[in-house]
Amino acid sequence: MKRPTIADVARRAGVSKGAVSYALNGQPGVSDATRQRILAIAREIGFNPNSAARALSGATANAVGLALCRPARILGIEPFFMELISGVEAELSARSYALTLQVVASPEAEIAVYRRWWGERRVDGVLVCDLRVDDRRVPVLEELRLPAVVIGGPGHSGGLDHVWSDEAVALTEVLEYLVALGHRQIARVGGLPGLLHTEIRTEAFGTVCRRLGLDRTVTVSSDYSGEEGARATRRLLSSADRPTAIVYDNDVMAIAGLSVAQEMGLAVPTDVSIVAWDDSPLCQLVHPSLTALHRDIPAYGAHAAGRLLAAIAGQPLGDFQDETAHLIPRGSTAPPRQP
Amino acid sequence: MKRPTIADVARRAGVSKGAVSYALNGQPGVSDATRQRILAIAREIGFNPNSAARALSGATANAVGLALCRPARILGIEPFFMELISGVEAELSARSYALTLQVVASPEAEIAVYRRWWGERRVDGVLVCDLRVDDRRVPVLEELRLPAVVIGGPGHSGGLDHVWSDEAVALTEVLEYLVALGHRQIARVGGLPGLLHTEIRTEAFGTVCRRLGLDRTVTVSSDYSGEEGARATRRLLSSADRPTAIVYDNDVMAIAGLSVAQEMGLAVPTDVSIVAWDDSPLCQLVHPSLTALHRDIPAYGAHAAGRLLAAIAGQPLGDFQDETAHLIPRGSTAPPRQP
DNA sequence: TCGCTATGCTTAACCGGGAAAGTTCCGCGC
DNA sequence: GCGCGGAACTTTCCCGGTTAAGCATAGCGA
Repeated sequence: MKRPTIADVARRAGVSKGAVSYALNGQPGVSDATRQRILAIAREIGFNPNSAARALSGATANAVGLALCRPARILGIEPFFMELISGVEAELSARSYALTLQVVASPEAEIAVYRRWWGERRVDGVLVCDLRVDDRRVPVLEELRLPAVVIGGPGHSGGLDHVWSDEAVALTEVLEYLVALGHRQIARVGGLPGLLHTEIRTEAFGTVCRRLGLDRTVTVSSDYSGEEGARATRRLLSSADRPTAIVYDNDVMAIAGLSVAQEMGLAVPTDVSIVAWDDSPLCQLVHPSLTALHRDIPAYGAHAAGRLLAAIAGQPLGDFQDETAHLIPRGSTAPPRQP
Repeated sequence: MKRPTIADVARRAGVSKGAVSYALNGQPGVSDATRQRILAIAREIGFNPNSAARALSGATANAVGLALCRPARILGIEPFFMELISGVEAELSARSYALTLQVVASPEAEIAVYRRWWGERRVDGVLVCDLRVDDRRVPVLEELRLPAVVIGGPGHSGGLDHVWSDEAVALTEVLEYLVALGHRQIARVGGLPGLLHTEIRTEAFGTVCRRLGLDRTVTVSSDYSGEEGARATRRLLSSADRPTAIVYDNDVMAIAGLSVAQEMGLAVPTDVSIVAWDDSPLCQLVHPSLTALHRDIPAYGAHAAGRLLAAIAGQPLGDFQDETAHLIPRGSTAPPRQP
């Protein structure tokens, strides 16, 4: 089956292809009657402008890129990314933009992908995930002048727009809640060190614990995987002064932690309370259901995509603070057992 | 920063752009010395051919499309898709193909996306997920002659290539195992009716149960979500002749089922055994860990992508039967309690 | 009646590659 | 010394859109 081109539409309508272009793009230069006729013919023969030709002349690819640097196992199990992508997609497809996805093995590979996309003009802009402290991707994107929106922050995103949510405030809500329940020994199983939001949480954890007068607090680093979450939990629960509450940096590790506690014969929440960061449906599927920090991740992605499209259109919008995650108490938290 | 074009390379090398094109594409027509010089210059100034220009002249977009028709919530929580995408990506990026992703709301919207992609020449081919009985997408893709590989089958994929795995054999392994343990009352919580693999499993479940002489068997339909899995489990476990084992069509529902059983005061596996179909890391994170049907999903995606690239290159390969899922017994299955 | 402008279109150049066709130039055989 | 073949390039056209520039025609005021 032959793909209809603008010339086919023009021939049928008995006009030049220039006129068709004006008519289809809502430009002045054709009478209303002609425009309607052209639109009808285009619809009738199912004409869609060749994106390559359009990109070549118009200099806009009508696509944005997303490179993810996480191993397949973690990408699969972390609901965060898929939910984010859904939200991004919703915004993009409403404006007929395509999403080009690439999974990469390292930050270097990611930078190479950006350079390639830029050189190939394959995308008009990119969304950057997993912002790191002094992220090497930022200066490259600035040098290339490739429109970009960083998901994460604040800070360390250079001159790039970013969309962020206040991790410190969310963590404060969790800790104040746990302290109000009577907990004094609170541990945290953190995500990958080096990721900005991990560092922000680690610092906030220290600050808030000091302010609340908690001294026996500890943060253990992990990599967001269930295995690591389980190992960290085992270590914490085997120590002499066992924490009475553990906050996990994602839901997968929290579920692993719950499982370890049950394995070790500890009751949740009586012996140990558990809080998850990011509230996927998984948190409600386990028993007891997990108290979690909830936020609307598809909306987060949609906001980022919207800002990126604005940045591509040449409107530098500055930073955008998204909704702060809020605590949803469920069955995994309770006052600690009295000694 | 200006994007280098083939003309920039040509100017620097003191040759015509035709020569550069020959040199970069490994065509004869330039001396080896010139070729090396051109390659060095291209590398030095970071030249990447504009994908739009290449697509326009060469008629290949160097991209494949994947449209997913599932709500955000389910996409997020189902590790299947992300793992599949990882595998697809691995194969594509090794051959410098891009993946264009789109989340759609309905099969009609998905068909519209295929038509648009085809008209826009945005992709060279597509991967089709969630094959249905008498799938309406198949004739459209055949009419458009858009290269496609269906993930799922066998059957109902018309003349399109497909990659499939034998669901019936896998289900047989599960049922024979459960019967060997002594179970006679086995229930199944199925996925979305209408999806081909759901129907294949439902039919196989009936056939195998009859062959094994099980009469009190039942299949409940669901939608793959945890909520539905939980509801179905509640109904099954509340009935007069409660099953002693339940097979779930995915891991999310299995985890929900496990949680419901515990909620209802039933011990797993003593009171009820649980088997999950598709073994994501989640299955090992819950307590007890879930007996599951395991297969290498990234590999499944990689095979599909590989076949699609072959189809795009014009080599019709026919169908490909991927590895059959195999059972990994864990803590959630045991002989039923003697009455 | 003449010129001026606005309208509605056509023409042609351009984007950046690929590739067919054309052009040098060199070596070689006769 | 001439014709021939082929290597090594160059020239040119093409892909399918967008868009600046050009060009009739109509309408209108002076």
